[in-house]
Amino acid sequence: MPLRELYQALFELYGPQGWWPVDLNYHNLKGTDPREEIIIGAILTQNTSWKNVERALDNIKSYGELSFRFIRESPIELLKELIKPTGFYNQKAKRLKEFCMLFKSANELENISREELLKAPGVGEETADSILLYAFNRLSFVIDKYTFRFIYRYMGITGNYSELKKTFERQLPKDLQVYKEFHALIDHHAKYFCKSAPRCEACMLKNCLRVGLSF
DNA sequence: TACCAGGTGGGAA
DNA sequence: TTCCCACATGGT
Repeated sequence: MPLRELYQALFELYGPQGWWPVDLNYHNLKGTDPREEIIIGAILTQNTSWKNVERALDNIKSYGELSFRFIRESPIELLKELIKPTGFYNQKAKRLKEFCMLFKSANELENISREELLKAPGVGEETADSILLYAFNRLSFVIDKYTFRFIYRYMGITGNYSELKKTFERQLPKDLQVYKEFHALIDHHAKYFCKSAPRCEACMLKNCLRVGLSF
């Protein structure tokens, strides 16, 4: 089944996922930039469940302010304590702080190239694409662990990050909402059904499977 | 108890 | 270039 049809099937099944969740009321009240929350969240969510990221974001909000400025001006030991629920807190605190020293605000990232973003501390391919797509509305498809599994099982396609990224970007319409929703839908589907130990018996899309489940 | 989660970066081969 | 491993908390 072509990617576009898989997207339609997932969308009809689960509806819009509304990524990336940001509390606009909070930012209006504080006068902070919601894009900075997305970027901070993108770094904190690395190899961590979103629930734990929400805990860390709440800790930051309660103690100070969800902004680059707060991260930059806070002592590293305090940052470690606030983001502890996300795991890997030593390296995440260090990289987050370095990132916010390098870029004083989200405004400085508005026109950054993907290549430049990849040079920033704590930013690999997935984080860079998440930032570009969800914070800056740039057409850059995000590939993650779930996507590798999903596209192999449903389309028999394997490859490295950039190969899969090209596949999605070639086959999908150049539509921001499709990019944002498709990535979120794949994650949702993979989290509940297309797990590493798959739950095919309960999966509504099992008839779309193309290959085995050895991924 | 063991595995997995909205990965990255450094070092060895 | 590619592969392997450390990084760490919290849920199932």
